[in-house]
Amino acid sequence: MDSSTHSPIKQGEAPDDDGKTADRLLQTAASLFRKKGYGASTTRELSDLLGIQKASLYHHIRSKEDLLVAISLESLKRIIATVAAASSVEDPGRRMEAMITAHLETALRDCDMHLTMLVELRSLSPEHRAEVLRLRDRYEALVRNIIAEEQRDGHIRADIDPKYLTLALLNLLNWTIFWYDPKGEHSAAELATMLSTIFLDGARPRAEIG
Amino acid sequence: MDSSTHSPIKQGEAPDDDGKTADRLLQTAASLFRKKGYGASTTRELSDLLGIQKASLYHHIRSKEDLLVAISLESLKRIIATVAAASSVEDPGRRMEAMITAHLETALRDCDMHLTMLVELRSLSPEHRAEVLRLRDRYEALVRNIIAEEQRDGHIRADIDPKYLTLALLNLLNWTIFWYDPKGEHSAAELATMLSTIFLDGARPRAEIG
DNA sequence: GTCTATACTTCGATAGAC
DNA sequence: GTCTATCGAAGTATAGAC
Repeated sequence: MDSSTHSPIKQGEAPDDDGKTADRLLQTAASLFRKKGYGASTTRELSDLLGIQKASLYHHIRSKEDLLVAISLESLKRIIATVAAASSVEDPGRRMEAMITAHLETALRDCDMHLTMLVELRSLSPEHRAEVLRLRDRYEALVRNIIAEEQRDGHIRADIDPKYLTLALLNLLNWTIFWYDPKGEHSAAELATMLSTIFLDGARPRAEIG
Repeated sequence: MDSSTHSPIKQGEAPDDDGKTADRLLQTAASLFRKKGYGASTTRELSDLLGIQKASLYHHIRSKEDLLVAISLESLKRIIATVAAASSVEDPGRRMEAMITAHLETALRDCDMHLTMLVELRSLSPEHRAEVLRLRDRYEALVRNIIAEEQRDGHIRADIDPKYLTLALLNLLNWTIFWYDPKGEHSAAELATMLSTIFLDGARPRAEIG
């Protein structure tokens, strides 16, 4: 980074703020927004959770909406990075499964931020909404391009528009955040394997197919 | 239904209110809640949409949360009724597809109410949340029982826990409300056929299976 | 069943000391 | 970077006339 400030010991990458504090703020806000909804969450509750006064928040952020924008962009950047990395897996037969696992592990690890990004798009101003949507469209295009390639390579059926295969896959993955319990009987990776199987092979017994 | 009230001309089924007005209130509120989120929706906006004064709302409802409860319960009652009806379809090979179509057509017709019910559960008081959850669990059990029956009859693969097949199917169907456009290129029924195919047969080409 | 008027609370954000 | 104190606006809901 081209930060013009010199960092003696800690004090991180952001131009005018400490990285660790900023991250804690984002995580705490995302957890609150997920639990109560953005509109019903107050700056008072957030400052209480952080153990500081309400006014002290405004040293770190300019407005409540700034938090929502930062949460949305950060969660999208993370999932784009991990899924893009997974899509370059060597074994072509396992590309889809690797991608599904990458998506699910990232989305469930950052579940508060990710669900907030998905659900609270409507709470953003038109300008901020457009900015988040741009990144969201980029992620969707990434997934769609992989699916289209897999169709050309014969690993995904070609009789369904890749646009709808992508939407169906994202349906299958996104809603999981609503009910997944990290302390439940399955890890994110196990869940990913199960959902991969259902998406790729379907719910019908093989014997009945064809 | 076993409504004991006889309806002369209008004035519907509710004990202490006009059916048409109540329905319009519910629809308008659901549309507003979907667009802005429950917490960010104000009684002022709602009364403006209805063309009445803010105070006049309280002749029809006791509180803002009452509206959310009524919306959630109503949308669940409707989808339970239509999916239960579809599950008694004659042709056993088409039961799943009939159920998926019934779910999708109902959820997309009542999309404002249905999405509000799904997303704003967190905005309810503990008592009201429990009440909505009871009905939601009943719907999930209905779907799971059908899937389990289809497994016994050999129409659905039995090597995956019906609990997770149900969650996967509801993932696939529920998220559709977020992106479905009624003026788009496909009807709800066409979308249902496509999602049925993906759920039952999977995304892999048949040639590659087995 | 709708109105005007208002009570009471809480909100996001700012000012300025330390 | 955190504090105390406060501003001005907006929130839900109620009172009581018509």
